[in-house]
Amino acid sequence: MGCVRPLCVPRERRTVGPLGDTGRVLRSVVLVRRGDDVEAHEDGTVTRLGREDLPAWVAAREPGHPRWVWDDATRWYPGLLAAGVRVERCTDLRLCHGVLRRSAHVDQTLLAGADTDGWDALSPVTADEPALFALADPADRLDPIAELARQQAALAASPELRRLGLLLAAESAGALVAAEMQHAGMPWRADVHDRLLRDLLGPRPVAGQRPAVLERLLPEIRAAFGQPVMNPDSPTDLLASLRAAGLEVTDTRSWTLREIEHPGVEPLLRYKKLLRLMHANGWSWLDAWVRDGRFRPVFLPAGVVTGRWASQGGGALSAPVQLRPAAVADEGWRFVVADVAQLEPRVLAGMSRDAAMAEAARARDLYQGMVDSGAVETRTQAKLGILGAMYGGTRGESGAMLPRLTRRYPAAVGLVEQAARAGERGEVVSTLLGRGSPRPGPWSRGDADDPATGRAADSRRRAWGRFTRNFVVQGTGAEWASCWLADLRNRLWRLGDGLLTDRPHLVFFLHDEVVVHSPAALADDVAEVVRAAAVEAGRLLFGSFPVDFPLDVAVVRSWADADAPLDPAAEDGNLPAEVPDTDVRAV
DNA sequence: CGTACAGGTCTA
DNA sequence: TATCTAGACCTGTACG
Repeated sequence: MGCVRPLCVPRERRTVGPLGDTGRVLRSVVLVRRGDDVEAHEDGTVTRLGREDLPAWVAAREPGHPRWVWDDATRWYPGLLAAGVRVERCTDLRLCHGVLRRSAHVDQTLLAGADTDGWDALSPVTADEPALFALADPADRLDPIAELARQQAALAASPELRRLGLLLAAESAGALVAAEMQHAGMPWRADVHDRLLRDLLGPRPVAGQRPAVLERLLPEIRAAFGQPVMNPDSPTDLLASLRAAGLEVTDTRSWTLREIEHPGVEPLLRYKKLLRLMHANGWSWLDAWVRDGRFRPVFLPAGVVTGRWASQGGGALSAPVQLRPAAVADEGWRFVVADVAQLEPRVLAGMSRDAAMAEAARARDLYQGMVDSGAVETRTQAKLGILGAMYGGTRGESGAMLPRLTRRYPAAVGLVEQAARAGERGEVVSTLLGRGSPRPGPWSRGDADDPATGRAADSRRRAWGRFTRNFVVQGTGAEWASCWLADLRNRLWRLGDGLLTDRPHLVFFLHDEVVVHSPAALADDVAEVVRAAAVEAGRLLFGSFPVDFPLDVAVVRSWADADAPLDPAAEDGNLPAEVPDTDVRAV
């Protein structure tokens, strides 16, 4: 991909975007494993070196701004980072292969090779210990040089070269960000986390025992339902006990129980909530996922079909708001927490070039913007209507809003409707930058009901239409976020000096939210570049089309404070009052 | 006894 | 009769 220059900026400006400095000719260096050695292929010359010499060799080359081409960043970059080497840019053949293979804008015959199946099947490496090389790695049977040539040929022949090239560049940058976030880790105070748990649950129980607070709630619940041996830990037992108590329930979900007027419901819900907290993010979570004051989930760019990131380990994508107080910046450092309000409706406005919706998006609150322009009466109507349009909701209030939204925002609604119809016909739909949706199963084309589920063919087609409807918006939203991240990564690097973790650096990313760990003195600069990167992402995706992506940015000591920024005068007011001297987690 | 799945709850 | 998207991951339970 060394020849690709997706940014359409004049060369003399030497603007730095997701691809790094575009003002110079890009050189690619392809890294290939050969047993214990590494071959570096560069302009026809081959350098062979021992694996232990690689970090120093890469570091020495880095000032020339090469593009490092490798089979898969998770197999190379953690080792480099561990050796203190950060690279500016790469081509991640695994991720690029995934995009190109599914893109409707690519001639698939150009990607066909002897090891295409191997590239299709290549999985990221997610071991905790970032070894530079694994034994018996299936990646070793793949030829990165041949694959690079195929990908370059496929890209060059694509009618959507610019957009696809941008997507590949952003995807590769994402691979770097993911490895760097795992390397740096999210600062996490086990002592604060433990105190939160003890406040809510009581002291850490020995294995197999209930925490004290749950133990106290239990008789209260049993008495209220008149079921002296009921066990709310077991869904089966709980359902049976509730029915024995005369309640006509068919499941034990919280929102089901909340509808019931019964004195036992309140303590039961409290019990379930606390039990869930202990299971999902309790003491064993701390033991498993927090080491040396850092929470290090594995981030997997494009781990979701829409292009969103997935994660492994520690449930990073569902880090409960309740525990965010435990994420505390290091002494003398701050978190800069930024998120985009209503990313997906804004993306929809941009990709459909719907002028009226873009006008509403000029407001900080897009839904309020819709109200102010007279499209709908209330903010709730706006939100329900938009969500219904993007998710395919037809019932209730969201469905009822659709005709009005269609009249007011014909391009935006038309785009998602078209995506839904295409999906119902079994066609592939594409995001703005050219990520293709997966093909539906073969059953979707026939009229037969699914023998496995008994679901009617018609119902399955509509379900697939809802998926493709959402795919184009969620997927393009992920592309915006990838460009934001990639550009932000470059800007953060230039703010500081030294190692990655000496400078402001990304520590968390969740669809439309980033957390940057920054020296306190640079936090305001970080806030500025976070906004600048968002502007750049909008420009990269939508050019001069006027759609805004306003950010909420907060400079805080704890992640939990992001929603209520600190008064600078009371700088340390939100920190825990005191930190225990002893580690009470010892069992 | 180990694996697979269902149920539930957290995230955007 | 009822279907509004994408995930992670815990437990208990059924099954081979």
